[in-house]
Amino acid sequence: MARTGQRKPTSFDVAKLAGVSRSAVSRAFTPGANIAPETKDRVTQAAATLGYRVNSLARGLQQDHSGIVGLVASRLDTPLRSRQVRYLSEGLIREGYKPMLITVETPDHITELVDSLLSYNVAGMIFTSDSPPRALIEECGRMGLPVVLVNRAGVSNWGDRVVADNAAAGTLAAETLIELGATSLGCLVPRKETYSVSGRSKEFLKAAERMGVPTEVLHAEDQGYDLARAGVCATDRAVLDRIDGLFCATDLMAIGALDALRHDLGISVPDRIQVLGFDDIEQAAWASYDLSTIRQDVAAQSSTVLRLLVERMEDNTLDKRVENEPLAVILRGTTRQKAVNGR
Amino acid sequence: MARTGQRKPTSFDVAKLAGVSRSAVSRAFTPGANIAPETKDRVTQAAATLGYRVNSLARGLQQDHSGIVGLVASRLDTPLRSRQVRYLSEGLIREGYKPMLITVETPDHITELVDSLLSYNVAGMIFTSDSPPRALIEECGRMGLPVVLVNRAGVSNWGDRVVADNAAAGTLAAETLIELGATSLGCLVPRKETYSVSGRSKEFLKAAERMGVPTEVLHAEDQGYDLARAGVCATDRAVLDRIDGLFCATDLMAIGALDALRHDLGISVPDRIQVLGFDDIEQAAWASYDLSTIRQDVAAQSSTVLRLLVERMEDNTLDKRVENEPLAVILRGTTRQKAVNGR
DNA sequence: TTGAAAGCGCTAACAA
DNA sequence: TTGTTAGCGCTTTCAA
Repeated sequence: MARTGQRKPTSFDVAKLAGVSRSAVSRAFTPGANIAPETKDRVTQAAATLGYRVNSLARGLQQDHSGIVGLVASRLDTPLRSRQVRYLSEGLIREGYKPMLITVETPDHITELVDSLLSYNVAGMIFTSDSPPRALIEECGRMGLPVVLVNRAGVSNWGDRVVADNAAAGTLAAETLIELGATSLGCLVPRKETYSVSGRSKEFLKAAERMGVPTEVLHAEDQGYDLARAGVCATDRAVLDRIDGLFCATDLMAIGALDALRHDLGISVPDRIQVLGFDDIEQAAWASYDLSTIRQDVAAQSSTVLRLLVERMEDNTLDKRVENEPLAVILRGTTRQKAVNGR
Repeated sequence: MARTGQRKPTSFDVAKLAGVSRSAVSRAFTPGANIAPETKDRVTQAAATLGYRVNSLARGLQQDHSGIVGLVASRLDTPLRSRQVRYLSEGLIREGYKPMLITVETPDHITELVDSLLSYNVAGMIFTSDSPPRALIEECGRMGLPVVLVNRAGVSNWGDRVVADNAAAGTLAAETLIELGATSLGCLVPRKETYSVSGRSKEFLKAAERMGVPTEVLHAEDQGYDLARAGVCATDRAVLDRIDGLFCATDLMAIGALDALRHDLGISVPDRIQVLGFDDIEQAAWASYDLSTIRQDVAAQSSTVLRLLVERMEDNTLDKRVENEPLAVILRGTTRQKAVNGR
């Protein structure tokens, strides 16, 4: 720890102090390079005394990537998404990459943003955003850039994907509610469409119809607690009277619906209407909600994302892959006990 | 889909196509550079047809920074923090910087991580982490690297700070509860110390004593819903019986306490015990909690952080600054109505 | 196993 | 206003 406020030491300085060439310094900091252990020691020593560290910019300029991974996410302040980003970020770092975070709410500037990401020679990209424009993914494809999409449609021909299968999810939700005794199902659908949320909702409705159960659609302006709550409050009372099971494609919406039902409308859950959410966010387990839901295992999902990305960064000739993450039904207090002997 | 990217066009290619020098290309992409509009047009044209974009790595190597800002955060999956990171990230991007996100739970590797951040020639750093080691900040100081700390102690001599004043917060909390009729105050304190949470708690206790109101300390293992709830449940019943006001230095803890009180212990809030939180996270406003709290304005706070950072990135000779963010009392349903005429 | 030399793609100082 | 010329700090052939 010497030098205060000086010019940062370069490999040249280290080489000089260690009495070797700059190539030797480079090798000392390149895992698996051909270098004599004792030379490496000398270099490491010198580097330590000088406080030297490899300049990632220069290295990235020379090699074909900078070790940065673009992480594109929307609705970051949402419980599920923040957990996803946390796991993804931690995992990336653990693997020796550095996440560059791009948060976007509107697709307006996203092209420009991703563009600027590309200018950093990123090693790969992860899209958790609600709607990465297809053209963008294809540009990544054109550049041969590894991409993993999380819960996104396979809009493009490029990019590995990790998804919670919408059809499976919708069907599972319908089955669960029906099995628990619901005979008329509602589904709270946000007006702003989104791959996973809209997808699950539609599949839920299809599944219910397939099983011969009448359905109603309730609308919210968008996902999110407030709008879900407002949506349920604004729903025709006749519709509410008709249903005895409600599926919300997001726990956040389910919680909003729950508060609307119980606090605003005085409708008893689960006695009068059973409610089922999706995701299993932390809040679902909070005592005041105790929400039955279908769990999306974010930790497992993130591991898969990382595996796919790392594999492809190491070998870009792999075929395009799609991984389905398993779903688990978590029954809590917003649904009734299952009848002991089927019905 | 095995495609290896084509070689990316460089400023050289653009220069050739536009019939100018590489410097001209550089100037065309440097805001405010000295270049004839028509030359700039030609370059822009050529760049567009070639799909050229400036290589930020090369640019960052040449200039003194890469346009990357390190964003160090812990507990990212927590409502307050995720909102902070969202605003910070969006703001940074709006200002033309790119956030590199480092998430850390334990201070173990943080030095190494920040180190690797520095190797990207970051333009500045924002620490929202619970405990950035002092040595780290000082290293940033040694390098003259702009740093802003959010809600962190002024451990070091370097780094601008944005804080919600602990003393003011604690005092405000005590005053509020007392004014609302509480006569014996409890404070739920996490065993793991943290600058803001522990600080606020201590100041709250001090303030209460100063005002001649008896106090009790309740313990939780750590912040977070579950442990707060468990902590309250494990509290000696006599202690609970003695207090009629409870301050929790975090809404998340307050919500955990609330669920413990109401659901686990059957204690009525606010009739028997009034509860006051801190932060005003989204969940505090949810109907099932309707938590009275002291608001920390995350949006305003983030703007301040960005302002400080940008100012310093532009002029690093500024004196060290500390900005206090205003606090607002938000009275909801976990406290009683204020008596109409004094007490 | 090592060093010399040639770039990676860009910007900045200097001349024209 | 433009082009020329040096690097920025690193890795990587290629010889030795």
